[in-house]
Parts: sequence; structure tokens; C-alpha cells
Amino acid sequence: MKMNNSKVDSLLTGGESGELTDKQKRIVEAAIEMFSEKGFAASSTSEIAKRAGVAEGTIFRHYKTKKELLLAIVTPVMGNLVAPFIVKDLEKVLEKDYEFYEEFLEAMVRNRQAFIQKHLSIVRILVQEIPFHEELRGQFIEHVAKDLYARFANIVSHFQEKDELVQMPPSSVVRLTISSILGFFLARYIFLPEHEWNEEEEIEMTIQFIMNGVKAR
Amino acid sequence: MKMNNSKVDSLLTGGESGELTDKQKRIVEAAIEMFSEKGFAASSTSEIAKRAGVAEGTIFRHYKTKKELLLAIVTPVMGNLVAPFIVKDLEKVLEKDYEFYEEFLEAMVRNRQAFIQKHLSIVRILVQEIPFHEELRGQFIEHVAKDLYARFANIVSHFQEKDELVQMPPSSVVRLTISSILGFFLARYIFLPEHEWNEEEEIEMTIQFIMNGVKAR
DNA sequence: TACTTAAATGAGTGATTACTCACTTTACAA
DNA sequence: TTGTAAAGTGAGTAATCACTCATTTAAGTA
Repeated sequence: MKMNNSKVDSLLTGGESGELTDKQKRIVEAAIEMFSEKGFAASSTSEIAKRAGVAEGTIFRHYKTKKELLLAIVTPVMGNLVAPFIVKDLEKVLEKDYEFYEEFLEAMVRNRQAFIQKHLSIVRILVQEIPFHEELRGQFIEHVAKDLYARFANIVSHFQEKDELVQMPPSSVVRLTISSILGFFLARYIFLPEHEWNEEEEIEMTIQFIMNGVKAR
Repeated sequence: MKMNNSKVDSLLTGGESGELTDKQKRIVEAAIEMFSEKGFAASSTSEIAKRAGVAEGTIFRHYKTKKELLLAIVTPVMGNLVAPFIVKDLEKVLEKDYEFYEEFLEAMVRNRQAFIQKHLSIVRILVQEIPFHEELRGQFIEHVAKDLYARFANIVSHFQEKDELVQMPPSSVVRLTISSILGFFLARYIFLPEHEWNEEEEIEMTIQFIMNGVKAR
């Protein structure tokens, strides 16, 4: 297996069962590969088993259904999408660490980019499967999108109060900021992954672009 | 059928066979619904036939394979994604109709938004299926992405020469512009379609945001 | 009206699928 | 070493799938 095992270790062992058995790891790894390459619906448990080097029945020893396997893979990653925003005493952290919105923005973009890079296949699965799975979409909206918007809006308010950002509904600043970043990440990682991207330059440019778009005038 | 038939008429009859028969139309409409709701792989020809009110074999009278049905649906729409940019004598059109990049941008965003709205289900299918179908992705890259970038870059150059836009590689301006718009459209139509969007306001805001990001300083 | 061609049908086909379960193998404790 | 529980296996199951094709129906022409 050429798979980078840190992908399995770092996020998928936080469950109630703790450590995954070797075979379970291989099942998860094979499923991650297949789901991201072919999509959930076009990936058969038979092929996942073959790829993992286990019997098909073994998959169902560990996961009741094929869908449960999918959810076990994407749920932790989805839960972590908002991670940088879940900080106690956010105001204090902002005051201490980020004098300007630009600094916060840069830290956040780089942090999320590193996260995406690290869990690329799983993020791909998430993006690709959300339109087709009600429970996934429901979770995404309730536990990611809403939370992200609310917390991010607080951050924007913080910098608006320092007259750093343009006076506009915070949720609008959030929406514009996220759209730009999302548009870049999706093109970069989902739609045109083979394109030659100068990542560093694109990130820098995106941040400047966003800053020019939302700074106080 | 509650389906708006203009979706079938306006883009899917330009083929070599001209008019579609009534049953063919119903097959296409049912397939559009199913593919966009469930994805290609999870949509069965049996269910498409049932939804269209025809026998399953009828699908294969008109389309050799299920994949051919998919391609017949998305290919015309994909070909039209670049339509606004395929104009003879582009320079003359720009000089005559668009004094500022902002005017061009607004016209283009509204035009594409109207197009997406009109062919929403098909655009959804396209976006959802591109990661899984090599030929789709190949076509998208060769006939849409590259063309769009090249032509858009010419447009940006045009306005840069008028000192209207910041001096930066045209392809970068294109990338930033498209990322913002793409991010908005994807959130609006694919990831969070149930959210209450004030479309007019969001478009206006997005255009101002982009202009602030790329206008000459 | 009869004949021919085209369109549509639906039963059938071989393959594939998610999952089950009887059996086998492995791991652990006494 | 023996016994028990856990993990793993792979043949089998009922259902589903994309597609075929013999037959029926519909449409058009003379």
C-alpha cells in the first residue's frame, strides 16, 4: 500500500473504539481511495475488500453497512472543518495574536489549506458526496456551515469595530471571503488538480485580493 | 410531468437528429431529474424509464448506453459555458459595448447566472459528475477551461491597456475573478440551495468586491 | 385496406451488488 | 494444553443492474 497512513491515524481513531485493527485500517484506506476516485455509489464492497486484502465479510464485521463506512470516514474530517474557529475566549485570542484581519486571514487560509492537503482524499469524498446524502448535508449545514458563519461573523465584527474592514453586514464579508477561498480550493483540488498551481503565489494573491475587496475605504 | 420543458427544447435539440420525439424528451427529462438528484451511478435505467413512463428498452432505442444518455444531456450545456466569450471581433465588441471592466463583468455574471438558472439541473449533473468521468473532465479542460481562460485573459488585457485594472498577469486576474464567482455559484446552487439567498444583492456585492480587488491603484 | 417499416414493449439474460452466516482461524486466559 | 471468545473467511442469497431481443403496436404509404 502506497497510502499515507497518517491519514487514517490522525483523525479516524478518535472514536469510542480507539485504535483500529490493522485490517480495519486497510479497509478504511481502501475505501478512502475508492470513494474519492469513483464515488460512493460506484464503489463496491467487493472491490474495497480486494483492495484492502481482506474478505468482503470483514468489512461488515466492522461496519454494519457500506454507508456507515462512508460516514465513519467523512464525519471526523467534516467536524474538523470548523476547528480553527472553536477557541475559548476568541476575543482574547484575536487581541493577542492578530492585529489585522489580514493576519488572521492568512493564518486561517494556510491552516485550512494544510488541513485539506493532509486529508485531501477525504475532503474530496465529502465534497463529492454531500449533494447525494441527506444526512451528510444535514450535518454539514447544522454543524459546519452555520457554526462557521456565526463564528466568522464575530471575527469580522471584531475587526470592523477597529475600523479595519468596510462597514457592511458581517455575514456579507464572511460570504465574500469564503467564496473566494472556496472557489480557489475547489478549482485547485477538485476540478483542475492536474493543472500546475503555484500554491504559494495563489494564496498570497487571493489574500491580497480579498483584503482589497473588504478593507475599510 | 411538472418539468419545465424549455430545458429540453432549448439546448438538446441542436444535434444532428433535430427534433426529439415525445418519448425521447420524457426520457431526457427523467434522466436529468434522476442524475441531478441521485448522481449517475445511483440512477438506474429501470427507474428512469418508470419516471419517463416508457419501457426500459425504449431508452436503448435512443441511446446505446446509459453513459451515452448522460453525455447527450451534459455536452451541449458544457459547450455553452463559454458561449458569451465566443464572439467574432471581440475587440470591437468590447470597445463598443463595454467602457469599463465592471460593465463587462456585470453583464457576464448576469448572463451566466441566467444560464445556470435556466439549466440548473444539467449544470448540477455536470459539476457532480466531472470528477468521475475521464471523458467529461477531458472535454471540460480542453474545450471549456482552457478556452475560457485564454479568451477571458484577452479581455482583461484589453482593460489593463486602458489602465483600468491592476498590473498583474491577466491569467491571475482571471483566476481571482472566476474563483469568486464560482465560489458564490457553487454555494448558492450546489452546496446550500435551501438557504435564503438574496440573489440580486449577492451579485451586486460580488461584483463590487471583485472590482475592489482588481481595479487599478 | 394491406403491407412495410419504425417505434415501443417487457420478459429475459448474465453480471454485479450489499449483505448474511456457517465455518475456520486466531488470540487470549486459565 | 485446553477452552472460549473474537476475528476473519468466502460461499451463498435475494435483489438489482444495464442491456438484448422476440414480439407487439403504431405510423406511413400505395
